[in-house]
Amino acid sequence: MSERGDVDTTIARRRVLDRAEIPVDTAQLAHFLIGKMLVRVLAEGVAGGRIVETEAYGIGDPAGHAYRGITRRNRALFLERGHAYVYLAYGSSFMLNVSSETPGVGAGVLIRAIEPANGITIMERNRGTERLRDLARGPGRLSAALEIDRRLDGSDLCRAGPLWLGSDGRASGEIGQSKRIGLTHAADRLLRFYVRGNRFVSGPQALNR
DNA sequence: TTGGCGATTGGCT
DNA sequence: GCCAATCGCCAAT
Repeated sequence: MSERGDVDTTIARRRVLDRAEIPVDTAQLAHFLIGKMLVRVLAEGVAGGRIVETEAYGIGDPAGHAYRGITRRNRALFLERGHAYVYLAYGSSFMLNVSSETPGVGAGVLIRAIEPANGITIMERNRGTERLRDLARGPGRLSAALEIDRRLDGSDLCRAGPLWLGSDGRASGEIGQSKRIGLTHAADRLLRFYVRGNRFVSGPQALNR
């Protein structure tokens, strides 16, 4: 789809999401974010793409990082909806979440994959591969491709800054729902959302039907 | 102060 | 498909 020449046009049609339009409820936000754009502004250019996979970690969820209350690490989950919570998993992979619910309530949505649209060469360099499908399929890969790390923890994604959420007004395609990936607790709940048939979605085939 | 444990990934069988 | 790498977090010592 997106060739390197049409990048500027795509960006021009894009607008930053207004906090007022994004759902307060965590699962609703996870569904809402499918099809929206994730935009990373870097010194070397703009990189990003369409969100194709998310997971909700709502109020009282034993699998969520906010489950045991606020700590230094997870405090961004307690910010007003639309802020970034970034943490390091398994010592090597950064995870990007969007805070949800009301201020003081800890919950968020994990962004698991994007369909690359802009700054392909930047992402290829950051990932060390030219395989388009592998650039941002999976939360750790997505963060590596977009140079997302703890410096972005707590930043406002509803504002034109280094990292923001946008909309180009286009529909996402059919949205599927499944169990979340890689969990041991509360693994049965259907809180993962993805674009059906999209090859940039991560996880096993059985969960992507 | 310490030890067990991940919301993962990539390499190897 | 299996599994080790890797390190910050946090509950328990």
